[in-house]
Amino acid sequence: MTVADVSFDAPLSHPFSYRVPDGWTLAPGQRVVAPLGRANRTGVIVALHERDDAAGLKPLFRLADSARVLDVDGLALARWIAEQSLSSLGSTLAALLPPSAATNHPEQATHASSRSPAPIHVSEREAALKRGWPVLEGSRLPDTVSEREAGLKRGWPVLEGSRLRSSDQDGSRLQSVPKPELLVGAGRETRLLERIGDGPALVIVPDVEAAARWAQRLGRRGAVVRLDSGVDDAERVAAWAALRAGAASRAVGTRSALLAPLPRGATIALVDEHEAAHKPPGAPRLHSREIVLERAAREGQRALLTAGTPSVEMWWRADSARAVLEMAAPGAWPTTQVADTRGILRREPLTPTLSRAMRETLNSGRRVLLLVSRLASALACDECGDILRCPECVIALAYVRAARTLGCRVCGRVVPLPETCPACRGRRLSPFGWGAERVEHAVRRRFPEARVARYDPEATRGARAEAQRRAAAEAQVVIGTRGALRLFGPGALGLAGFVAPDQLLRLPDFRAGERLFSLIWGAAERIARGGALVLQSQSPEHYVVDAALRQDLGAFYRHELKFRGELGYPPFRRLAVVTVTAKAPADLRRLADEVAAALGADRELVVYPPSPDRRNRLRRIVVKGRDDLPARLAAGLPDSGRPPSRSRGTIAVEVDPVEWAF
DNA sequence: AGCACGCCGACT
DNA sequence: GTCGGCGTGCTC
Repeated sequence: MTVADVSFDAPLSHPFSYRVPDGWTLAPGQRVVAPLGRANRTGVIVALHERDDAAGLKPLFRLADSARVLDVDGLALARWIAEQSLSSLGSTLAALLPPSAATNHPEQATHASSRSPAPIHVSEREAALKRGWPVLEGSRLPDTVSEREAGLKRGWPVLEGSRLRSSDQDGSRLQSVPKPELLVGAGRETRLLERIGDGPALVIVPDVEAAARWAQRLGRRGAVVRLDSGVDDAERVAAWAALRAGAASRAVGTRSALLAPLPRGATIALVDEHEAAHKPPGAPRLHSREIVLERAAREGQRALLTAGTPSVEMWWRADSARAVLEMAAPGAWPTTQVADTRGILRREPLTPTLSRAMRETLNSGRRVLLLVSRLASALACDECGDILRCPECVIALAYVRAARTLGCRVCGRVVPLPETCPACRGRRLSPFGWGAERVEHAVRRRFPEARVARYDPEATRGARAEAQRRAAAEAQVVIGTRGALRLFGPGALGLAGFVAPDQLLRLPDFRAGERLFSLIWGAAERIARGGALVLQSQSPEHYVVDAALRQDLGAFYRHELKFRGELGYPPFRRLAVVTVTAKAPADLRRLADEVAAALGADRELVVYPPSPDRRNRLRRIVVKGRDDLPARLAAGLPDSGRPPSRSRGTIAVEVDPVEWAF
């Protein structure tokens, strides 16, 4: 008797076994609907085997797709992703597969669920046909478990599974692996398009807007399908199926498309590999860059990555000859100026330098973007600009206002607020910089004629965000955070002004410098020929500012890599953040100490003491390790990452965190 | 993750 | 005396 092991979208580390009804032909990677608990749920077959004692198992209910969605290579890659990120295979797969009829519309098992609204009984097949979802040919889809069993008894046609494609079995392994190539500098997107030409390719982009744009550009050289959520479910499903069947060979998508079937010899491209959107919260808890590189290596595909300012990780790969850097000659760069704000800028966010540049830009009919940041959670000296840092970890100390303490997010050390600046003995240590509201007020006062708009997409949602976006699109002066750069294409700006970029450097995050560098560079690339970039800073000699203004990528990475290496940060070490929660403070303390002790028993790991967050509801344990960090965490955490019983609390692991300033 | 089962507070 | 809170444990 054949038994299928099925993984579901749940934080369960083990698959569930089901009896495969006679006559079904299945393969690993096939999605099925099977009874789990009270309901029928969609899962992926991760293994098939013959077993004699399968009589007690429940049977599979039906197939979820007309053909299997993944081949064995795709499944193996998903396994690798799950292992690397310490998450379940089921949730990883769910995040990386196209929608299916059953996942979007959970069906009833034997009775209507008491919670769901009045069920109108339509046959699944009809519903599926209406929506253009795949249906099985030559078979009637049973509506319920009992009906299905009755159907089998009556000898209704048996579901016909997908046949194995010959390419799955030909066993040919990867040929020579091309090193990944990193395209940097002016014209990188055009270069990528040229490299792809009319050949087979999968282009992974950070967001839906980029997907639309890239589908259009790639479409000029050959048919392209879209796998992202910017098109409706039916189109995504059809696109995936077409790739699987070989009817399509060029696709664009966001990270949900990373496992899309591809023909041999395809190129996998990752656009803007440095973008944080390539690692949003939730499964698959791994950066798209890592997945692209791993897949290309496994399948012998060419990997191409683009970036204005590559991630330090990727630059390091190129530096150590594990990737090829293809950098264009420097393009146009704006006139740059630094306004030193040490000791000034107490009640006026705009220096004379920035005001003058704004006036000139507005007079010439061009647009101004003023970059601000949300409130910083660190302290700096108003006199000398020095930032209070952890003596050991060197990242900015996080300022906890209520407790009047400073804490390190890495090692957990807590220090009382100093009276004076340790560097210059100055008495003004200030946690606040210039928020968008105050800057807007100042701009309106000084430029009453100008159309001014604020844009901070991170802080606004829904209809309000849309209104804000429209206003910003019209405005002559836009005051915005990092996300506001998206409003402007290359050369769309006359002036970019950084009101208080030091605030970004104060963030208690070892990536703070990398992020500011990327932001300055991104702004500079959007400034028209003859335009200007003005930076107000208390630390004008900072290597981030200096390298960006001189348009010197290499200088920044040299300095940054040195700093990362000396202090044992990525890419030289891997990091993980283990978050422990519990209701009772005593449980929290005990569980956090237990976890830290268990991990600390591994001499290869550096485990920092658990540090409380500001509400004392959770504790974070930062762990440093080498390439094998995920395996060592899995071995050291109770029950392989599965949360222990809730009475004691929960444990969550984030490997290779990107956004961890909070 | 769902979902049910199971013991303690304010109410028709 | 019940309705219902969410703590606890299971799902092939």
